[in-house]
Amino acid sequence: MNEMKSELEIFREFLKNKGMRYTPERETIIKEIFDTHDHFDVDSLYISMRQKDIRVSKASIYRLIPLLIEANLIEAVFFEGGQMYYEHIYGHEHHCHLRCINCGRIQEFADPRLRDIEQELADRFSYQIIRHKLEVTGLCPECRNRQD
Amino acid sequence: MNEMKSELEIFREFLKNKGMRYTPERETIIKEIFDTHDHFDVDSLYISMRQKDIRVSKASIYRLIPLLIEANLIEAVFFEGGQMYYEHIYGHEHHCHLRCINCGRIQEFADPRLRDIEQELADRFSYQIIRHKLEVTGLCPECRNRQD
DNA sequence: GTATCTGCAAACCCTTTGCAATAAG
DNA sequence: CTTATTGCAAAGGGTTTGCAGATAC
Repeated sequence: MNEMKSELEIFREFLKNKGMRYTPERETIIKEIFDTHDHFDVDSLYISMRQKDIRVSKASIYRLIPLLIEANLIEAVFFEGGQMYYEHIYGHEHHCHLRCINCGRIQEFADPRLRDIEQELADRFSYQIIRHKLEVTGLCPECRNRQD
Repeated sequence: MNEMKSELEIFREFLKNKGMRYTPERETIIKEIFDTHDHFDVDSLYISMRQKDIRVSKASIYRLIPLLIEANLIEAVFFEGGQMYYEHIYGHEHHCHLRCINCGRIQEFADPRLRDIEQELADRFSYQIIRHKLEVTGLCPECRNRQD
């Protein structure tokens, strides 16, 4: 029991509900995103697909991203150096990011207190909370020792 | 006692230490930023200055922002609709943002548990923490009732 | 006096979009 | 068959930059 649908199945249903089409291009992009265990930006995703001889246009990637976000399969995690970075979230526990401001290294972490904070904000300000994003920046052990 | 330096004094010293110059343009931009009690983006700051007949080029604003961030006078708070929003932080308690995804309304809040979380992350991962940014998104009371 | 700063306009770069050909359902 | 999607290339739009004149110090 507790069979979990794959991201492809989820997305296929999502598209069907919107009267949209499931195409090979969309499928290969999603596969590539979910095969990557890292955060990604459009350009590096595009390059990594080209290196594997998977031909899709950047426009198709750009057009797909808002759909994947709406379907709750990916999330924008941070904006850095003029571009947005995303990560796939389907099938993963929600987590936050501790990022080294010097080398870019990212440490993921989760903290149960954030749920409490969300709940209290909902009560206090009568908001319906959708999500939270906690980004902590600092210097990782290596960069700290190099005192950059 | 406990005389607090003004943002202008702080910045003047910051520039001096870097062998840079304190100009009337820089001064008027900082004044405008600190007179505004809201978050701002470059374009609206520029427009609001022009309306008061203060003439500075956008380029000067863009060139000033990284300096103000380095001097810890302002901070980038979120990226939305293709542009970055900032707020002045000097002289204010650190706080986080609860943002309505529908109308853009922002509720500020602070939570002491975030300091604890920072401290624990520092211990656990040996990072030297610089700052945190918690962004909570949801629907404000009004937008929630309109069920957008 | 000298090196920094300013304004302007052009360049940049990520992202979006119009269009004609293609393909999903 | 009909309507959505694709790739391409051009347009958009925020941000950066080269340059010549102005100006802090």
